[in-house]
Amino acid sequence: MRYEKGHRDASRERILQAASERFRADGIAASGLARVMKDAGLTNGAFYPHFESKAELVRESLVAALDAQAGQMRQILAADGLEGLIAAYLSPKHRDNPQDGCATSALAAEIAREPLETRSAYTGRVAAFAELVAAYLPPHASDREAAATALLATCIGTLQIARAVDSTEMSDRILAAGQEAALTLLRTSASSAT
Amino acid sequence: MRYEKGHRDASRERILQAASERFRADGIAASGLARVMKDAGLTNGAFYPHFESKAELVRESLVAALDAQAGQMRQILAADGLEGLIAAYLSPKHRDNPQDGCATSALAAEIAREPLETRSAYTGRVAAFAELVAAYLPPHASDREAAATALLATCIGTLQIARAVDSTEMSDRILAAGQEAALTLLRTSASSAT
DNA sequence: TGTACATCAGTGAACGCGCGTTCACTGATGTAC
DNA sequence: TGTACATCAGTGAACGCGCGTTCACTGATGTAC
Repeated sequence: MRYEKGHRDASRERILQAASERFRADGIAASGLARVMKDAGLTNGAFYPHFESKAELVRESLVAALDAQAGQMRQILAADGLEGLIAAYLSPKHRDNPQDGCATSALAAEIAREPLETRSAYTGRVAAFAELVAAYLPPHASDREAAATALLATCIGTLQIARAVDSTEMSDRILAAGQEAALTLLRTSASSAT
Repeated sequence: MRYEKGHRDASRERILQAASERFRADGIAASGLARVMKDAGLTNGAFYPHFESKAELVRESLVAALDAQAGQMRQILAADGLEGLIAAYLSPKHRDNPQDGCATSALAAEIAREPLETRSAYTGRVAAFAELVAAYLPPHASDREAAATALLATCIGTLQIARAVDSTEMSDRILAAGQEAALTLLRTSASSAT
């Protein structure tokens, strides 16, 4: 075909999207490249002209997922504020759809075992998330970035436990408890002036 | 040899211990049985007289890790209270030694993908953790179990992010922020009478 | 007391399979002359 | 205008390897007679 202009980039994007969903759904170690390529509508051999190794795919697809997530966070924050973000993050919909959700809650433990370059890319994005959230904390709060990080951590830990337990009823209660705690942290941060 | 009495049980215990450390260090999917058996001082073939499958090993070793953790939590709580537990959980030592640490922070996402029986065993243990913690929350607090769950979630999420980032300095700040938040949740729970 | 056999935890080689990775090749198009 | 060649995204088979799992066998001991 010689393919139309942009075809190659479109294929690369499809591979990244398929990989980032597959990794979030099944985990990095448990996901094979053949399946990712099939999801992207390509065959095995087309992988290496696009990426140097699985490790590079992991890094690139993680970055793509995190950057997309930052965009979504910005939108939700602008529309519904921090309360809206907390509600969306700790919703049954997010719990039940890890493949489209937060990369940290799906992959944090595996990211910790990735090569330095991947962890470094991750670190920058997490710091950016904290800044995004911090901007919505009251301006007089002390150490807004620390408060923002802890707020994110509460949401992440809550979502993971809610996903791991086998009872929907208990899972829903965990989500509610996490929301309560996140809102408490938000309010407390608001009242703790420097 | 015909081995002395209790030899078989001792081997099983060694396999469980090796597996639970290996899984927490490298993840379940990334850990092979051959390596676990070698760590236990045995060869490949000795695995199946002890366990039916890798899935059973995962479940049994997870249960063993969680039960051991409950014992440690009880000890720390009795000696130093909830503040002591929070400090120990969110310490650099715990962060840097996942193989001996909390199974949830090392494996939560993978547990969510395990068969029902494993998730069910996990669920019961998590509920027990929450009860343990709840008993140390002030008796007049409203919904102590929810508060306890959220407190645990905050610790778990914090530890995971602290492990994933590539900068020790930032990681230390994350741990500190998590401690601050956990203590805030503890204090707030204390002041919110029914 | 001596001997034949049962017991049993463990050995180590092998099975088929899917993994990440490599590579010779395809086939449609654009380019050179 | 016609033709030979370069380009390039992708195909699909194959590579060696480690995976989870199976199995024939070992060898020290206890038991039966």
